[in-house]
Amino acid sequence: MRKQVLIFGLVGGVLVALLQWIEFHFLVLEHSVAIYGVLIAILFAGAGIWLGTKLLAPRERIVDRIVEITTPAPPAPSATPEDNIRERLGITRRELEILEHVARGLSNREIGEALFVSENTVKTHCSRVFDKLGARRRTEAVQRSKELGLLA
Amino acid sequence: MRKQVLIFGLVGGVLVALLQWIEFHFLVLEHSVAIYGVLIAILFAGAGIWLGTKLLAPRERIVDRIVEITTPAPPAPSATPEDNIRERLGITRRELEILEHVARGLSNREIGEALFVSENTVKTHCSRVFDKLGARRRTEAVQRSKELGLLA
DNA sequence: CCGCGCGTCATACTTTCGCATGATTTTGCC
DNA sequence: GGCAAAATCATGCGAAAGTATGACGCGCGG
Repeated sequence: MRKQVLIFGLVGGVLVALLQWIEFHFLVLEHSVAIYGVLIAILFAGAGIWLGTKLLAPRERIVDRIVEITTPAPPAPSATPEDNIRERLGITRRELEILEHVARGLSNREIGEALFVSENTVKTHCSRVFDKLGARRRTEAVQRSKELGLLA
Repeated sequence: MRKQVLIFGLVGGVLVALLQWIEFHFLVLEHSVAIYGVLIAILFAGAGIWLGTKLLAPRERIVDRIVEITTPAPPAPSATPEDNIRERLGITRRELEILEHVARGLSNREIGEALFVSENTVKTHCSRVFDKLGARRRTEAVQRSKELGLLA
């Protein structure tokens, strides 16, 4: 509790010092420099924010996959309830099979052993299906595929 | 906490010293307006970048979100529907919070940025919660926590 | 026959996870 | 004030996961 007060006091002190400094220049240098400084500050603060958001945070990919919102029928569309989702995303049956195992929390090695293929093959399928889902991690892939109704 | 106060005091001192230094040069040198401006510019540009990346970071954007919600189950019964599950497993609130982020497919780094903690901290929480869930992978942890009703 | 999609596999490399360990700090409670 | 749980952070290491690239065989339609 005391610490917050202490910090608060320090912050206050610095703020006051800053204000006094600004005021000093304001009085001595008839406005121009102060205004100049403020303008520059605002300008570059904005530029910095822009830079920060635009350049230093391009980590997002906008994955737009054209999913029609209509959602027509509660009556099931006959034979392929989620198969359509799969095909619409260009995901093969085998890839979906791997994805299901991934969703169960199995490692690539375990999946390979369960399906009698090499771990490398599992990795390949994973990479492909992750790419088609716009995911970069298996957890993300699972989450997205559940959102899309690809997985239960 | 003493440490932070110390650091804060030091930073404050340095700031004041810097300001005085700037002022000194401003008074002594005639054409130091440019220097003044440049310093302010750098200062606020840095602040802006920091703000942009840390506070206003957009982070990961999901564009399509077609989820067919078919009349979800009636709202939770009692007061603490899943809180008991959590406590029974000895999982803390913070750990559950990390787990939720894990389930959303975020990486440890992203989780750390989202919660304003270091990646190492996220790892620690992950390890603990994985252990408490008897899981060895994050996908497994998510799967199990959903089975247990810990996560939706 | 030839191309193409699919499944399989490998090699090499980078990145992320997960684990162990120890430390400091914060917080809630007595 | 002091204790215990919880939260934070770091370091180091091995194991997984993920990326990139190339290759091979197989069935199928043109």
